[in-house]
Amino acid sequence: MVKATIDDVAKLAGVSIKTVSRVVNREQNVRESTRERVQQAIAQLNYRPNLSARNLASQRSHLIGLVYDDPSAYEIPSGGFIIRMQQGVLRACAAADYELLIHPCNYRHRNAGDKLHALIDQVRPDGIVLAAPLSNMPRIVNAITAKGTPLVRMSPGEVNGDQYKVVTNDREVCAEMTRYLASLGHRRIAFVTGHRSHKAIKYRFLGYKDGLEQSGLPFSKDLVCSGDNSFGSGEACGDSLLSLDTPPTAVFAANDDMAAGIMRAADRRGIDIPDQLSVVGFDDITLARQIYPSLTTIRQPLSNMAERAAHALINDPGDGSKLKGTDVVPSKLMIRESTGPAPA
Amino acid sequence: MVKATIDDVAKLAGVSIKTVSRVVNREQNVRESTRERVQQAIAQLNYRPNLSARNLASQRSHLIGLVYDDPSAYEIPSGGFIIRMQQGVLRACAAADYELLIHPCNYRHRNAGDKLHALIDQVRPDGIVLAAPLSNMPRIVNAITAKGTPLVRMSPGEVNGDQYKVVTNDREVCAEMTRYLASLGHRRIAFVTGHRSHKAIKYRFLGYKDGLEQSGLPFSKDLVCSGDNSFGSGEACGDSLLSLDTPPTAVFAANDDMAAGIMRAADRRGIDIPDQLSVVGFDDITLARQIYPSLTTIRQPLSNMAERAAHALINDPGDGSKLKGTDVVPSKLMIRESTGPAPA
DNA sequence: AGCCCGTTTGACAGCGTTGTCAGATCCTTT
DNA sequence: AAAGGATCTGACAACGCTGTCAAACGGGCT
Repeated sequence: MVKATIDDVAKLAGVSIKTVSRVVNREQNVRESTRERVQQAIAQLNYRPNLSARNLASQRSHLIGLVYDDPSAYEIPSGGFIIRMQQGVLRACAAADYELLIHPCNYRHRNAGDKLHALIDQVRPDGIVLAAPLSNMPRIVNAITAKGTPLVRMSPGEVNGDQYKVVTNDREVCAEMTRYLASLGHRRIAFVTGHRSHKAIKYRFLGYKDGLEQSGLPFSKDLVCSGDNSFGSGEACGDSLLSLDTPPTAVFAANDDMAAGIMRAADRRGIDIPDQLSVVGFDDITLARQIYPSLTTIRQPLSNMAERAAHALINDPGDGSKLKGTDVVPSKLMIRESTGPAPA
Repeated sequence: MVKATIDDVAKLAGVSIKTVSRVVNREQNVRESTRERVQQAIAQLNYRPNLSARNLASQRSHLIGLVYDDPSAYEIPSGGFIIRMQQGVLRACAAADYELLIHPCNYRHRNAGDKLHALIDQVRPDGIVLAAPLSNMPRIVNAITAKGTPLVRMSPGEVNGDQYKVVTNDREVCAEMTRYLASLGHRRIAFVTGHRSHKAIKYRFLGYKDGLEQSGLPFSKDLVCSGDNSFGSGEACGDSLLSLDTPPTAVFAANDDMAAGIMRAADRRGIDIPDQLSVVGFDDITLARQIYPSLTTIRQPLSNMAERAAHALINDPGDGSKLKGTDVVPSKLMIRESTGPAPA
């Protein structure tokens, strides 16, 4: 069974290959009757244009690259995020007959930029969706833009002018979460920060402070503990916060992994959640719904964000005119069992 | 900054483009001095062959497709698996300068086969790694083989002759786990089965029976409960098993999600794990290490399996001579805190 | 020197598309 | 009926590489 080419279709429809090409690419100025004839031939032969030939001739690859930090380098389960982003990009791709190429990139390697160049030169994706934290690294961003490949960053913060980026409202939603805790009567609300290199984490911390202020609560350095995004560091912070003379009644962790670590630390000390301690996280990883009690947290619309990013790339006319500005997709609170009224 | 082509390299090195091609493709019969000259020119111009042109001319795409069931269709966190498989395939790809294209495929859609054909016709990957449960579906497998695309299945069971497949020893390792529980003194060991359509689950159940027999324990239907792989169904099975007149002292769930559900059911009843009940799962998802107590389970070498699968595809000489037989990669027990001696 | 044979190299024709541009066709309008 | 302009169509040259095949080269023999 040999594959039908554009020539076969042209012959069957009695037109030139150029006309077939026009129909396939939905170009203007093809008579309706001709278009139909060609479309029938396409259907009959089950013709599908060869991507490579197309790419070679047109410089469009119908391929989107998703570039993210190599999860194996972490011990944290970033897998959930990556999958959700992939799903979003895939939705956009499916809608436009694009395919998705994934490209983990370990920024700790000296040749990370080279590898990216290889991807760009060899495959020539029509665009690249760059996930955090890579999207905040000038070295990585520049490696891509230097080649002129359209790029959408999924992260807050500026790196390179007014390139289009898709972000979520970390700061605002964290303020909201803090106010929610305050509304439950908590007056000593601790915060566990994460890895400094993650820009988003910084915004989460600022949001926490905003929330305290908006609720008329004082900020205290003693109630801030530095983690590194890992479960283990959450456990450690939990231990240290819970052994304070007047421990907090609520802890807000900058991500769910650390929140889970805090819960474990509390569990070990026989501290009941949520009766004695409320714990909240950020991310809504799968674990959040599965631990007991289930975790109140914040869900980022990762898959939507990624979809929007890919969509922009796919629909960019080529001059980058659509690839400007910032698209803010709001996150939302997921209230579950790990939060309750402050203990009397 | 315009991209260097093979012509530029040829000119700079003072050879024909064909010779450059030979060097790039590591072909025989190039004089050492010529090879060096060409390689210098390549380095100097930072030349990288255009994948599309290569594919068009050679019919090799240097692309591997990873096809798996669309995780969004499940409510279970299959994300972890997919990421691990992706990592494995990516390792193999990186080693051979291949790129990876991912292609979720919802087999519940009537046009799933069509979508696969589109992938194959348009992109022409050099091979496809097919993940369970798709790898057990003749409709899907045939859709791929009909096009003559090399395929490696990651799943037990026969579908299509002696195609190469990479599997793990579900049955043997489950027998081992069962014997381990028996060795702790458990005599009433329950089993929670999963979704029937998953072949692997069937083998896990058989392994459980083997293990009972090898330990001289009787098999009892009353100690078997049918779940559907989900956390919720594990919870339900936990409830029903724990309300038996003489409840089991150990429960073996066919996957970790269900094991977590069982633990939750036990927790609600105030049953202590592992003192009163041992629980084990299968898969070693991230959750397994994070719940409290951490879960004894079985870890599949998913990423190794996927790497081997991709490696076979990449190194197949084209006649399929390497793509025969079965590659068994053993799983291993991860003993953690959820198991202990049977209560007196 | 002449011959043979294995090694090394290059010319050239594809691979299946799209872009360019000129030619053919169809309406309007006069 | 002719002219003019928009609309449609096709011939042909790219795109950057590999495969084929023939030519050139380089020893080791007579």
